[in-house]
Amino acid sequence: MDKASLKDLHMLVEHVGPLHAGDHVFREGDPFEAIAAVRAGTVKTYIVDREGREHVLGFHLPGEVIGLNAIDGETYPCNAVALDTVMLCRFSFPRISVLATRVPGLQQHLFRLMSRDIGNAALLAGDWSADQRMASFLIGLSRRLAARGFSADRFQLTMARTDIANYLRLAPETVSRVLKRFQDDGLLKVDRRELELAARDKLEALAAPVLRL
Amino acid sequence: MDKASLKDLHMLVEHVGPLHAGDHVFREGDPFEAIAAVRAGTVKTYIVDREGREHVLGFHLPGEVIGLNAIDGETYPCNAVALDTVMLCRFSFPRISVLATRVPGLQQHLFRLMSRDIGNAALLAGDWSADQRMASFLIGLSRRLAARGFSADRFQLTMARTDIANYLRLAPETVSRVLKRFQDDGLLKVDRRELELAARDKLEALAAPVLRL
DNA sequence: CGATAGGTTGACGGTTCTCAAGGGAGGTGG
DNA sequence: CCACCTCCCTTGAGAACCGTCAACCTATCG
Repeated sequence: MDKASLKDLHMLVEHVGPLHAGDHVFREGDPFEAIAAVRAGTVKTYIVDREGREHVLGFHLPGEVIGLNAIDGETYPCNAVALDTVMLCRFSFPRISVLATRVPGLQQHLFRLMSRDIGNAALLAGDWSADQRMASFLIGLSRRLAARGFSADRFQLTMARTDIANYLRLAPETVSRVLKRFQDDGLLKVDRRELELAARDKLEALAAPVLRL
Repeated sequence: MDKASLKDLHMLVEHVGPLHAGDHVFREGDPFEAIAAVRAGTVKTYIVDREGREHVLGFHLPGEVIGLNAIDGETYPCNAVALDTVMLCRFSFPRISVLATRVPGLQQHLFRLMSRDIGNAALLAGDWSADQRMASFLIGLSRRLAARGFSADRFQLTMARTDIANYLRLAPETVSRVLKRFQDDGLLKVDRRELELAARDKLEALAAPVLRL
């Protein structure tokens, strides 16, 4: 992307935050105007079904983009809430679309982001065991954190057990039990929300079929 | 979209087919060059995991586009196979990308298609009962067929029970049993692959939480 | 007519959910 | 500083749903 385009992109960015744990970035039904990139913190996207159950669509770390599933529609189809202190860059979608017609690299980037989301959504949709799902969650998180310069083997969970459960389609009790068993088997050290991947290779092996490696 | 743009679009279309049941449109690992719109028939996209199990990503009817999940990558991440006699329009992706920069309506259309796929992938990912999943599959199929001018209440399944099972993350036996129970309860009339939705309202009610209505 | 693939049905077992109760950390107010 | 409260998490017992295994059935086709 050339200098002028970067400047254009800079022009339509709106910096948002800090948001604090529990603050919503947007809610289901809000008019869709913008996508947003996480700059710091963790954002959880989720919906509540008519039976009152929460379904977590994803956890979004710094560098990741939220709101792409809202493009097809007038309103956001889900909620987005900060799990800790969050900083965002907000991009007006009509404006970034126009810019994308002038900057092919930007268009391509958006295409790829969306394409990746389609693939990711399909991964966890498979029918995996609780162990496989938990391992793939942990390995996925670890890799994404490592890619952003954080430690790959030792990190804090920013989400509650219940959030993990609603993301992995498990009962919170099952999340608790799997984590305990992983710890008993030496795969993991767990202390409240602090995690250490003690046997990364074994976790990778469990996660491999889910992550398609 | 104006006349000249339509002509441009026409220029980069390649008509493919007829393909016959079992013919592959593309396979996992093939170099990604093009997306394709189904013109006639049904295409199944699927992957085979390292445990040898097949995961069906979707069934694609006339008017629907396949290959969008391949944009982020050099190769197709899944297989696409014809379930019956299939006609396709193939669009070179590099060329349609370039065209999209000149035709904002086309860019917007592609964005929306991809956004919709992200949402759809998330829907079936929830933890629904076998009954809810089957009902939402049938209602979804019925609606998509109706939107294309086919009968909404009476149609032929183009896919095997096993395919439905691998799509819904159920055992084939469970698919068989649920269909039988739906028939016994008067929701459905099933004769091999021919279906009649006898109590659409009850099926809709079952499917509602999944389809978010 | 036999072979084969796809579909159905039944019995059984396992993984995970539900329900219920019991910790433990962190915050608040006395 | 400590009691108390609340939220989150853990642990246990039992049940339910669905998967697995096995047998059988029924079209279709050579």
